[in-house]
Amino acid sequence: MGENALLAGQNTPLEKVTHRSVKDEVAERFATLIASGVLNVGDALPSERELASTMGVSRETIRGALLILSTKGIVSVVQGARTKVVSDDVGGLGLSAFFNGLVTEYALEDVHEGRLMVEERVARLAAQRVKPETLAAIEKLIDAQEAATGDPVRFLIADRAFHTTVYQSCGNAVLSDLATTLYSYQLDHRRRAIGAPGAIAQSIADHRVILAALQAGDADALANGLGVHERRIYDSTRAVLATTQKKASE
Amino acid sequence: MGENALLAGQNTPLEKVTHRSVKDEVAERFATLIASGVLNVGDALPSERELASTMGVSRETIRGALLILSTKGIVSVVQGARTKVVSDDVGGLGLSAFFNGLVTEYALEDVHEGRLMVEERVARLAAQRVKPETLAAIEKLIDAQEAATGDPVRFLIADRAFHTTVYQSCGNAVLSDLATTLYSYQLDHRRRAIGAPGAIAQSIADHRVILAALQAGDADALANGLGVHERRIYDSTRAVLATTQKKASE
DNA sequence: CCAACTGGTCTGGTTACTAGACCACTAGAC
DNA sequence: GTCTAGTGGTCTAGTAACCAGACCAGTTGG
Repeated sequence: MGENALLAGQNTPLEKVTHRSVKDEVAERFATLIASGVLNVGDALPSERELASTMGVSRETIRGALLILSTKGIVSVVQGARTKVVSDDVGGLGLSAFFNGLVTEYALEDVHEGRLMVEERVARLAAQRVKPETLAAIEKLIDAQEAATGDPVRFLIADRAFHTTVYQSCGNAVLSDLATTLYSYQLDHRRRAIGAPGAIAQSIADHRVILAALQAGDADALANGLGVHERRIYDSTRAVLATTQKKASE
Repeated sequence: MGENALLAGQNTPLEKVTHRSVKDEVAERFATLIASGVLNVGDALPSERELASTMGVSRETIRGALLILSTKGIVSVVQGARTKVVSDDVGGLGLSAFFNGLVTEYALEDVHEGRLMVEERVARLAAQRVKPETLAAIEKLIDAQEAATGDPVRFLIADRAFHTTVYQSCGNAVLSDLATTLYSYQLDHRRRAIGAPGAIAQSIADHRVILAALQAGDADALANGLGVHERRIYDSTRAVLATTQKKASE
């Protein structure tokens, strides 16, 4: 009886294995870069030989992954010319699954609500537990953001490092990773959102408020600072989505 | 410059691909069943032919996965006899990674704290949003648990269905999945914990309190009921760990 | 116009997996 | 103790995915 339960149930570990090939995984990674805005429409990818070396796979595998993407109209591959991103509509071939398997399109509101909750808790712990060396690292990361205001890719890299460092300072690995996951989920649309005039400057200002609250060990100020920042992100993301939908309906 | 950032950074999507074979994935799934307590020391696995058919892979692949496990001393494979579980110490070959990749051994306290936080939020929403048909389903799941008090595997299956149904009733997919992830993380040790005299009866009593709070739409009672239940789980899990460590040091 | 770099194609090889057949051992029923 | 059904063990032939390298053809920028 017990064995039948193992074999027959839905979502049991013994259900069919759907294996992903290396080329599928590589294609997924490219799609993730595009969906998250690190790669923009118009950007050229590194060469196939360079990608193969960096990712530790054969050039054939890279070419197979690019074939998947070009077939879906996401990239353009032309002999002799650099491969270019031509669409950021990656459909299901997007961000890797965060929760136990499948990619799920969560409602933006759900992610927003979840992130507010987790970050409030992170704030209350971080204000008590943050270490001096972490404060120094966070300050450097804000400096790096200021140095990158003209370079959206570098800014996003520093932005992510900033958020994960703040999250980790709470001292609870589960909360830190939950917060990071929710932050990453919202990378969707971020590249376009920070393209708005003044967006990067506003983010940096918010980050300095967060740093000041951490330095002061002020849990209420930190929770408020993170909350204000997240609401601003939420609003700017919705603005981007509204613009996208308006253009789509024209 | 932007391209160099893509290629050079740590933890970027373009870092080396470490591909897992089908047999590795199958081995991982078996290990997950053992680690989570669904399979116990002494249990026999289904036959290789049956597993191959159920999982949609070849018998060779199943054999390769079992070879991995037998090499690690987890299962015993003897010609003509059924393959048996001989150890539940699966080491790193355990529960699949929950957050973006690697298996991480979170401190039990961190998981406990995270779960308390998420479940409180779930409770406040679920009390308002739970649907009548969901209440009916939850009651049936408690009935199923009562019918399974003598069968730990069936009890755990119904237990998991109970928790995920309660979590989903909050109406926020992100919170629901976060709670489910944290619940699943604690399946480690659960089989042994419910083996204690009266443990299943106590769980069922707690579940009835939770159902009553949902039926009454009482957010405070629901938050309290989930909190009391989680603390009991935490305490019983720690007791199991203490016993395991005491035996290991003898 | 030319050179460097790019993508495109091809060859020979290895590895992982598949499907099936057949052999040898175990466990339970009688 | 014997027998049978079911089990694991071994082998063969085949396919698919990936790898490394060589060479060809197109693009781009100086």
